[in-house]
Amino acid sequence: MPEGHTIHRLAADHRERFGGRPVRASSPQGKFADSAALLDGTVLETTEAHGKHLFLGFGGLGEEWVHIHLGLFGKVNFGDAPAPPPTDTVRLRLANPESYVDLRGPTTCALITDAEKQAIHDRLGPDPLRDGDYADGAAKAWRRISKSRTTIAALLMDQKIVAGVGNVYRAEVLFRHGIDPYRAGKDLTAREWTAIWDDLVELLREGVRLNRIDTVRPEHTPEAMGRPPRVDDHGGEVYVYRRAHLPCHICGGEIRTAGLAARNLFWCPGCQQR
DNA sequence: GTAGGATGCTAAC
DNA sequence: TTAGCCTCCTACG
Repeated sequence: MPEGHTIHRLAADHRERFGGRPVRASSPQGKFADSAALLDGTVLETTEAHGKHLFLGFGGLGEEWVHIHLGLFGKVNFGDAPAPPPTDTVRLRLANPESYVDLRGPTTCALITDAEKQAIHDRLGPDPLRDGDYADGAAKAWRRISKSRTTIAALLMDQKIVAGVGNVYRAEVLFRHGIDPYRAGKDLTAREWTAIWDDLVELLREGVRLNRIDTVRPEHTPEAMGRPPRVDDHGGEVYVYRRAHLPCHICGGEIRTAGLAARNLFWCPGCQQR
C-alpha cells in the first residue's frame, strides 16, 4: 500500500535481496509470463524509485527495465527461501537461493526501454526522496503551485507537481503546517511552501526507514498527551488521516472529511485556517 | 456469502 | 466527472 516511501523502500529491499546476482523469474498468474521468461536467469543490476514508480534494471536484455506501479491495490511480499508455492494472483515472482519476492495486483508491470523510462521521469515532478538535498526540487514545484488556482490538497496529489505524496502524507503535512486544504496554491506564501517541502523530505525519509507513515510529533504522541494508544490499523500514528469525526489531538475539535478529486480528504477546521 | 472500501492513476465522455 | 483496472480485507447479514 504505497506512497513514495514504500516504493523507495522496495527499491532498496530488491537491491539488497536480489542485486548483482541472477534471478529466477516467473509469472504464476500469467499476465507477465513472456517477459518473465526473458528475465529468467538475468542479473538484477540496479533498482530505482521515482515517486510511486519502481524500476528494476536487468542486464542482458534489449529492454532493460521492469517498470512497476502498485496502484491502489498492488502488494509486494518478500520472504526467505524456500519459497512456498505461489498463489495464482502472483504477477511476478523473483527468487534466488536465499530469497523470493511476490508482486500482486499492480497497475503496471511491464518491460520498458531506457527511452520509455526516461519519458516517465519527464512527466513526474520532483520527488522529495530524490531531490530533497537540492534547493531546485522545492523551487520546481513552487513554480507550478504559486501560479495555480487549484487547491493545495489537489496539487499535493498531482504527481506532475510533486512525485510520491499520496492521500496520507497530503492530509498529514497540511495539518502539520496548519494549512486549510482548500486554499489555492497561489495563495500560499513561498515560506509556507518551503516549510511543507522540507517537512515532506523528512517525513518521507522517516517513512522509508520505518516502512510506515508516522507524522505525529513527539510532544503529541499518545504517551505524551495521556491518550489511549492508536486503534487505527493503517500503520503509524497520524493526526487526521481516517480520523473523521474523532476529536483532534491538538484542539479537541471534530476532524472533518470530504471527497476531493475522488479521494477522501481529512482535516481539522480548528487547526487548519484559511 | 456479499458489498464496499482502500496509501493510485488513466482514458474516455 | 466517471468507469475501469486489480487484490485483499472488513463489516454486515
